[in-house]
Amino acid sequence: MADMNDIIERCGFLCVHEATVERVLSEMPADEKLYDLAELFKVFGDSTRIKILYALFEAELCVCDIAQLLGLTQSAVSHQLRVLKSGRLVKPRKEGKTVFYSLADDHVRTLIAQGMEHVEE
Amino acid sequence: MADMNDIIERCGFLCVHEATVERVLSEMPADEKLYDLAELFKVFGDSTRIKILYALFEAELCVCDIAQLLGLTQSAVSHQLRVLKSGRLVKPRKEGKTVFYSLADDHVRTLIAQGMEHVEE
DNA sequence: CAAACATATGAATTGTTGTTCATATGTTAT
DNA sequence: ATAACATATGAACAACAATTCATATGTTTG
Repeated sequence: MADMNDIIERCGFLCVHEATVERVLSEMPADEKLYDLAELFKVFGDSTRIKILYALFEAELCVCDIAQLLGLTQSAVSHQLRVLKSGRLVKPRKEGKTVFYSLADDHVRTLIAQGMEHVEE
Repeated sequence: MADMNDIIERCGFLCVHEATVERVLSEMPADEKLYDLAELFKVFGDSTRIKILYALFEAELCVCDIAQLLGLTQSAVSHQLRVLKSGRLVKPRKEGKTVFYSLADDHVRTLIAQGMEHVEE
C-alpha cells in the first residue's frame, strides 16, 4: 500500500487543461443551488406536467377539469399537481369541495415560452 | 354490453367545467410539441448535466476537463454529453484526439438563468 | 505498425419516477 | 348523521435513467 504512487490516480486525466479547470471551478455556483436548479427542471421534464401547465396558461382549472382534459385518472393528476405545487409552479385555491389550480407566477410562463422557442427552431 | 349506459363513464367527472375545458383544449399546442418540450426540460433536469452546462458557461472544455472538474468517470461524462448533444444544448469541436464541448446557443444560457431566478427567489 | 491516449459505446445494475388501485380526508346537501 | 362528491395519499408495479465496467473506435507519436 505504502509503495503505491499516484500514477494510477492521475491515469485517465492526463489531458486536463488545469488552468481552465481551476478558473471554471472557482466560478461554479454552490452545489446545492445547482441541485435545486436541476430539481426545478425535472418538474418541467414530464409531458403530463407540461400539459397541465400549458392548460393552466389559459385558465384556472379544477382537478377534474384537468383529468378530463388530458384523459387521465383523477389520482394521476392529483399526484402530479402535488409535484408541481411543491416546485412552486402552481398554487391551489379552495372553493368548497373543489380545488382550483393556477400558475404560481410568471416565471413559469417565461420558462416554458423560452423552452418552446428552442424546440421550435 | 348493449345495455350499458355511460353513467359509469361519466362517473368521476361530474364536476367538470365543460365550457372552460373546451376552450382550453382548443388552445393547446399539438401533443408532439408538448412532448418535445418535456424532453428538452428533462435534459436540464439532472444535476450532473446542469453542472456540465454551467461549466461550459465559462469555457470550452474537453471531456477529461469536465470529468476532473466534477469528479466523475470519463465514461459517465461522455454518456451525459451524448444526451446534451442530442438535445442540441452542446456542440463538439474535434481537435486531434481531444473533443472540446461548448454551449450550442444562447437559449441554453437564457433558460438556465431564468431557472436560477426562480430557484433563488 | 505498434503503443499510448482521448473519447465513445454496450451491457448490466441500481435507483428513481409515473401510473394505478384502494382508500382516506374533508366538504356539501338531504 | 348519512350519503354523495372532490381531492389527496399510500403502497405496489412497471418503465426509465444514471453510473460503472469492460471494451471498441479513432488519432497521434515513436
